[in-house]
Amino acid sequence: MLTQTSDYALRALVYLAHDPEDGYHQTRDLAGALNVPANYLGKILQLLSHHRIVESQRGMHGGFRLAKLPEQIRLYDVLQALDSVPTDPECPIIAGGRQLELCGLHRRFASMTRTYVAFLKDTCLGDLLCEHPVPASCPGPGQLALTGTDGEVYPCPKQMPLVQLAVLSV
Amino acid sequence: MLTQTSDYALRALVYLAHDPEDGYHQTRDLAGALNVPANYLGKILQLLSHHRIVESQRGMHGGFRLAKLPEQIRLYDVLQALDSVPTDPECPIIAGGRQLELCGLHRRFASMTRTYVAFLKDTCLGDLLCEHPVPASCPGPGQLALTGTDGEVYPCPKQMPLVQLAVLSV
DNA sequence: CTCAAATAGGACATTATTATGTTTTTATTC
DNA sequence: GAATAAAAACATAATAATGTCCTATTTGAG
Repeated sequence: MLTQTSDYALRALVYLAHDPEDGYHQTRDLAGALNVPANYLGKILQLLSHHRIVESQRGMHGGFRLAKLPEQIRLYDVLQALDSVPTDPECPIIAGGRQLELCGLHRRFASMTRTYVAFLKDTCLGDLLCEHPVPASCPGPGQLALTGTDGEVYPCPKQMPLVQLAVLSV
Repeated sequence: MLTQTSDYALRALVYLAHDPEDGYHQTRDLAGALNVPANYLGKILQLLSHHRIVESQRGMHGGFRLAKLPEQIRLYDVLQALDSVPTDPECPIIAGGRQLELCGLHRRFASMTRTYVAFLKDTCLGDLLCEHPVPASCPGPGQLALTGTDGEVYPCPKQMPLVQLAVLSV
């Protein structure tokens, strides 16, 4: 579903979104915590900064942080920056010499694609904040489970519904 | 959503499924009608024949045809043969040193992936047969709109529901 | 019956894209 | 000015998407 690159990007952004201090996080630390190749992640973050999704700071104590609030960054914006939003499929099966509408096969996939894109537009980083894995040594409800490399724990604001595919008549 | 290869394969299979005679269709004709590079399509059909989805016949008047009834070929089987069924994502965000469950991000995508796979398992080629583009010069209801290179028209059996993504609470 | 034409099978080569690694430069802080 | 970290340019590897060419079958014509 997600390309490798998009997955890496979202992992990093979710991680950054969990920092209430909104401080700078270095590529090396992110890569270590998220299990992503460091130099590739650097390139991805660079791209995201060109798209004003994150912002960067060079030099000592530099790194990356979100350029906006987690509630203002849609999954759609992220995948868009990475050229990873699926396009509506075109159906190449021609009838009578001209293309009139999508065939049954492509209608189905087009329908899925559109609703997938709608999901990407409806969901922001902020919607993902409270659903991280909860270790045994986890703080109680209302607390987030993500622990950084140095053991800090971030609070968790709210609970959001999940998305699911469903088969519907049309 | 679909990889190029999978899309090519499904186009060809849908096309083959429309032939009530169940005769052999040559790669060149399929490629022409479906707008797919001929030699690549040949390789894909070869692969599908190894997986007993189509069967082939060499020599003059040879070609490919479905190895089973359209109702017996699931989209899942096709994508499986092409190594194109998505796998459940693994969430690499570790809490407390061990992975306990998927984070909110990956829970969402895992949910979508699972239901997408369910759709692939539920849908057969036969379910797609009656929804082809209908040209102005099309036969009435109950008739299929797909016209071959030599202008033949195939009958259409029934109408099936489409699939759509929906956002549900979990 | 034989041979030529047609057509898939299979091996290999090529190109494009994605995913990565390396190195040098530039900005920042101490 | 020395250490640190991103920026940028480049190189590499892996995979997906094709193209080419030769081989093996099958059919039909003579």
